[in-house]
Amino acid sequence: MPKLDESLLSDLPPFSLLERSQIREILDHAVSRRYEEGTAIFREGHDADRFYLLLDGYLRVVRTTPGGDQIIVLHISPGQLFGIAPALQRDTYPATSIAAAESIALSWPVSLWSDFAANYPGFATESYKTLGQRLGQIQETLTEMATQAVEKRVACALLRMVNQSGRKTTDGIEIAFPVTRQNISEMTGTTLHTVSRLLSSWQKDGIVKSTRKHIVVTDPHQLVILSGMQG
Amino acid sequence: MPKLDESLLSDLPPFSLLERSQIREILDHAVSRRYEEGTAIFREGHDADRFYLLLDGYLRVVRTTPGGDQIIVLHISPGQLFGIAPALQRDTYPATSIAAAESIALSWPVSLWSDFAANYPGFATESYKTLGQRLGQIQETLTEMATQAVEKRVACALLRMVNQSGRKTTDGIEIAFPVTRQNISEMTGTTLHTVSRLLSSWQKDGIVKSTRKHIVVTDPHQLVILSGMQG
DNA sequence: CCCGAACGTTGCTCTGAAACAAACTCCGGA
DNA sequence: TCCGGAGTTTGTTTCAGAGCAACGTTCGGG
Repeated sequence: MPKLDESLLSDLPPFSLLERSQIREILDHAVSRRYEEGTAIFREGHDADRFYLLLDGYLRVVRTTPGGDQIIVLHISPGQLFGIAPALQRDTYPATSIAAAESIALSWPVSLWSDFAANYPGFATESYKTLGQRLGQIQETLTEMATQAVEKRVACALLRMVNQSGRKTTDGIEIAFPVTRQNISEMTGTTLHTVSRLLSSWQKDGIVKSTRKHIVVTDPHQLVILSGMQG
Repeated sequence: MPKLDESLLSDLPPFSLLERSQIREILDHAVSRRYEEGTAIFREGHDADRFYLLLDGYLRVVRTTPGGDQIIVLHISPGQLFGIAPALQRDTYPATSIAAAESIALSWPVSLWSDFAANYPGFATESYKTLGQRLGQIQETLTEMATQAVEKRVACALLRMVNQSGRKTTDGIEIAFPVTRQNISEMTGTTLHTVSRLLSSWQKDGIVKSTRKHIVVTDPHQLVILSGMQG
C-alpha cells in the first residue's frame, strides 16, 4: 500500500477545516482501493461495515427489485462520501454501488464514524449536508418520475449527468463516464428501446451526439427546453 | 397554553432514554399547536425555522412541481419527528407538510436542535435512524414507481397506509385517516380516474370496501398478492 | 484476424392508462 | 330545506410507449 498524500483530502468539504496532522491520522486509517468498471463496491442488504470516499471515477447507486428490474438511484462523483449508512444508524447498505468507470475509493471501518464525527470539526456537519442533498435529489427524481412524460425524464437525466460530470469539448459538453441506453432507461424507468429512439431523434436535431457508451450534449439549451424547464 | 404532561414524550424513541426532568425541560421549550384537516404545517422552500413532533393525527408530506402537479412523498404518524431539515443542514424545508386529519404537533426552534443532540442521549441517534428509514422508504417508492405497473403501485400504496395506520374493525383493517382517490393518485403517479376504477373492481372482488374519504381493506392477503409480493 | 458478446437501431403491433366527458352522491352551510 | 362544491363513478376515445423481433455495429480477446 503506497503512502497516501494529505493533499488528497485537504480540499474536500468534509475535511477542509482540519489540520494537516488530523488529515494524516485519517489517511493512516484509510484503505485505498481501485475498482474496475462494472465492479460492485458494496451490495444492497449487506452488512454496512465500512464507509467510503470516492477519490476518482464515477459510481452508480443501484437498487434491484425482487422481479429483477434494476434502477439507478443516483450517481456519485469524485470527492463525495458514500456508503454512509452508519450516519443513519443503518446496519445494512440500502443500495448497491457499482463503478461506472474505473474508480478509486478510500474506506474506513464504521467503528471510526463516531470518532470522526466527534474529533474532526465539520466532518459530521458536511456529511449530513451531503445526505440532505441526496435526499433532496431522490425526492426530485421521484416527483419527476411520478409526473413527467418519458421524453422529459430522459432529458432531465441527461442534464443531471451533464451537470454533475460534464466537461467541455469542441463539440459540446460530454458526460465523463460510460453510459449505455440501458443505463439511461434504468435512471428513468423506461426501456432501452425508447431511450435509443429519443437519442436518435435528438441526434437528428443536433441536440446530442453519441457513440457507444459515450454521449456529448451539443445543444444543452434545447435539452433544457425539452426537459420542461426547472426540474 | 396548557401545561404539557411528561408522559406525552416518555415512551417515544427519541426521548425514551431521558430523565423526567429532561423531558420537562424539552416540553417547556415546546410550542404545541392544533392543525385542522387540510392545513399546512410548513411549506416547501420556506425557511426551516422550527422542527416538529407529531403527537396526534396524520400528515402528508407533499411536493409540488412547477407544472402544478402534486405528489405525496410519504405519510407521518403520531410519535414521529418531522420537519427535521436542520438535522441535514438544510436551511429550507424540502417539502410541504399537510394535516391529513386533524392533528396536534409540538415544535421547537431549530436553534435548539444542536442542544438537544448534544445534551439528550439517544436523541440524535434516534433522529438519524428515522431519517435513514425515511430515505429507505423513498428509495423504495422510487423503485416501485420506476418498475411496477399502476395496479401494483396502488396496491402497494394501500398496503403501506394500512401498515402504518391500520386499525382492526369488524369488516377488516381500516385506514385511520381520510384518503381520497385523488390522494392515492398523488401517491402513485396516476389519475384519480384510474384509482377509482381499481378500487371499484377490488370492491367487487371483496378486497376493499370504501366510502367517501374512507377505506377498509377486507382481504389484505389478496392485496398483497396483487402488489406482486415483497414491495 | 476472426468470432462472439455487448451494445445500438428500427419497424411493427398492441395495450394500459391518460384524456375527455358527463353524471351521480354526499356533506356542510346559508 | 335547499344549494353548491367536493368527491366519486363510469363510459368512450386516444395515443405514448412497452413488447416483440430482427438486424446492424463495435470491440476485445483468443
